[in-house]
Amino acid sequence: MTMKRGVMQGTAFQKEVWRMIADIPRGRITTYASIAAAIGRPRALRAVGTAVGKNPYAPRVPCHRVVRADGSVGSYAYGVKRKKELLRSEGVLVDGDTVQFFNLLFLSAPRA
DNA sequence: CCAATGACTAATC
DNA sequence: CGATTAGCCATTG
Repeated sequence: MTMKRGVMQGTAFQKEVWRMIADIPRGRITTYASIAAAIGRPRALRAVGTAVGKNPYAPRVPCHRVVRADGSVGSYAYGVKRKKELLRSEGVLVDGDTVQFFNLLFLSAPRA
């Protein structure tokens, strides 16, 4: 997790979200709702989405591995096309706008 | 402070 | 399957 001018950017909430994303292994995925639950704010799933969209460290902090709960790819700051390319390059099967969940879903572990 | 705004979700039609 | 709707919440102007 890099910094800018020696200071970690973002609000406390955003940093928590980005920190969770940083732990998603290559080739695996999670959902906005899972992240929300993992940080103890299960109903803030929408706010999580907006926070993910402001991730300033993409793609190093792999926010492209965060997809919708229904399996659709979702959006991406640099274009959905790019998001799919990145996922496929990591071995994630993407059929149209939908990812193949089986054996791929990475559920963020709740923090202590 | 308040209203608007999203990389969302589940339900419903 | 797609479209619509209501609910949700941190952030922004």
